[in-house]
Amino acid sequence: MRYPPEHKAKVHQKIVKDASRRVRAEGLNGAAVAAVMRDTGLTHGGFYKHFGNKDALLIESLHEAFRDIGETLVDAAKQSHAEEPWKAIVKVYLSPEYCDHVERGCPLTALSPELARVKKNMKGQIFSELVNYKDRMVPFMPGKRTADKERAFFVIFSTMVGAVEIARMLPERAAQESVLENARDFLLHSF
Amino acid sequence: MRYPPEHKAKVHQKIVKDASRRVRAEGLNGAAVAAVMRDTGLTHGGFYKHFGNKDALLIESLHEAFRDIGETLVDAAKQSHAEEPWKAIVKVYLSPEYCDHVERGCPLTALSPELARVKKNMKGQIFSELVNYKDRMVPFMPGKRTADKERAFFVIFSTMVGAVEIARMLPERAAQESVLENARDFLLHSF
DNA sequence: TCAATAGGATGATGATTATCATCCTATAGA
DNA sequence: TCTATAGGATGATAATCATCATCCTATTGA
Repeated sequence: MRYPPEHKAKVHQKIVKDASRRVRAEGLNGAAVAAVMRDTGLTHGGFYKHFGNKDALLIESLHEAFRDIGETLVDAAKQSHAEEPWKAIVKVYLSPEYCDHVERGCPLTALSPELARVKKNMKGQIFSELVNYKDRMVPFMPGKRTADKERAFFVIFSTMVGAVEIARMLPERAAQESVLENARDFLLHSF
Repeated sequence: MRYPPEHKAKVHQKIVKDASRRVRAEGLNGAAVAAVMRDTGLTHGGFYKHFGNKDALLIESLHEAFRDIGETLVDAAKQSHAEEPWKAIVKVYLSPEYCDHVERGCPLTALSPELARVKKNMKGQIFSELVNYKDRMVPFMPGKRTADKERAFFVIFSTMVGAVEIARMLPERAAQESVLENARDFLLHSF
């Protein structure tokens, strides 16, 4: 074999990470094969040594995106010693930093409408990513029973997703921050 | 002249309406020139007799989309005799009917992340559509002063936008309705 | 040291698009 | 009835893509 044992797996993961950033930053069509490979430092030709087709990359990069932000939010929740963990999640999600960095943020804010339109054959996998994400968040949500926590998840994330999306359409930083702060205060006082 | 006086204006408007539906249903790239013209019953060739370029059509079709849903929501607010007008808006926005019909719905739920990514030269016009939309809604929002109503607008629309987007990602009708109902009850009891 | 080979590069193909140049034709106005 | 012309149709071009076939080469394992 030409390359060290785990070489291929590493390159594969790098492609996926680069694609997960690009797909969040530029949308489902923004992650063109040639562009992603260029990000990774390769040319477009080798792509099909790593993925059956472009949809496979999309699925993997969405998985990586949900994993990425999921980890960030779980960490925030776990490090919230004094306050309730869901409040830490809200503060991170609605922070100007995460609003600025689409490419490291939540795929829901970056892609929801596009995800709702994907071809039928991908819907199932996207849905299961969403369910996974929800299941990782629910334990930290406010409420007594799991059903309450689930309801809280949907309401809290709806508000956060919408707020970040609207903020991202605004040209002025001050207005962005005001929308985020607004949503944050509203949520923090609602549960 | 070949056609009756107002012929061109009528065709122009029909193209814009068709494009505004298609752009909401299929995204910014879904509204391909040939596809939109076919919707209108024409071929792609005549397009440039009506629009300077595709961006011009995009701007006009977004304007039409905001106008369309804006009118629907204003009508709902005005016909809400007994209850507060903002509640009527929430009920229409979060109804399963509007969740089903992306092509007649709010461009924010259909396109926010894509709108946040448009080329700089279109940002200004999109922003002013958003401001217009907000200004039409604010009078119906809860709150004493205009500043309160504005804050309410951003929070209420954030929640509604996120809820409809998340609902649209779900494969089962029951789950969709549950997310919508959830958000609706939350908002109706929060002001 | 050397050959076998898998990862990667080059280049081609066929779709899909935006954009135009050019041609066609039905009707307004004489 | 006839003709000028604007709206619309046809067809071409260049760009961007996904996908592959083919070629190249560095490294592993002997």
